[in-house]
Amino acid sequence: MVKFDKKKVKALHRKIHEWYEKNRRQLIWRTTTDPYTILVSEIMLQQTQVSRVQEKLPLFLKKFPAFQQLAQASRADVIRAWQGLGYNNRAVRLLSLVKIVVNDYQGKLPSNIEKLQQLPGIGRYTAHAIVCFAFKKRVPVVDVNIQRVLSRLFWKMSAPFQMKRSEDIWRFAEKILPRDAFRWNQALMDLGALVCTARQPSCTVCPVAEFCTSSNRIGTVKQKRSMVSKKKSEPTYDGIPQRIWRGRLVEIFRCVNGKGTISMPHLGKAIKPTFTKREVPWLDRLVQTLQQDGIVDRVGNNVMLAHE
DNA sequence: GATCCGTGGGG
DNA sequence: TCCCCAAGGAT
Repeated sequence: MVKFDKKKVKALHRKIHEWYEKNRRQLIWRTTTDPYTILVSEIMLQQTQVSRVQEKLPLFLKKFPAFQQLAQASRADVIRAWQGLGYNNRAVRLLSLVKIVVNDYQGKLPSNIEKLQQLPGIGRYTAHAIVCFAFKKRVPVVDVNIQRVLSRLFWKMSAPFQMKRSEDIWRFAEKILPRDAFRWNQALMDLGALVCTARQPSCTVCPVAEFCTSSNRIGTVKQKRSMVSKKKSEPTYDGIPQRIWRGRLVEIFRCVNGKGTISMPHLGKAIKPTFTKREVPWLDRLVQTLQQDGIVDRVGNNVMLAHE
């Protein structure tokens, strides 16, 4: 743990808030504290770029304006509405989460971290984000941006992707949390997204460079992402990662109208033009993984988006 | 702790 | 072209 310099922290609060008022991003989910809207936006934002959520969130909200409407939707509907966002698991979990809220919580999202984190698709980050942004509670929020910003500010970092352990950052974020946690957390995320970026931080325009332990030091050590967390090669078939095959398969169903049922051989051809019946076992396993995730249903030789 | 889960854009 | 990344979570 770095030594806790109270003056430095106070100066940081002032400088960063000042910067935030002038430079903050206009994000639609910042203009509301409606728990449903915040929930949907936070799920969408998991590992997904802000610009994409800005585009897709209004469409989703128009189709499913509140807990009630979403709870009554079928999985297929929600998965279709998830188009372009990736990680379809999230759509499935969001639906089951919302059903729990309607059935067990009288249609009101829990406002405490422990209960939120029990719900499917909500982990530590999202639980804290909801509590802070929807219920205005004074809690820390640590996403990859904030982890990076605080790592650089308080520990000496020389390589772009080098970061302090997440657990240490959570503890530290708690300690330096100012009164207005909402504004502070949003400000730190904006700073991370706009100035203190992963690859090449703009230390020359950073409002807190004078307090930063790593200022103008990032990149001193050559390092690739792959060196930090030795990225393993993912499972592939025919040179293409399995998650891409899965994505293609789901995308086929999004484009299908009517009953939306496709037979296995047709499905094979649809996602792989060179598909032969010799590859049926592979397709079988692929469909099975999607089945296990609750994304598709299978009846005999026919596959469709999950209903319920 | 490592691995899996999509998609689209930037360098 | 290829590699990397993006408001993480579940197993």
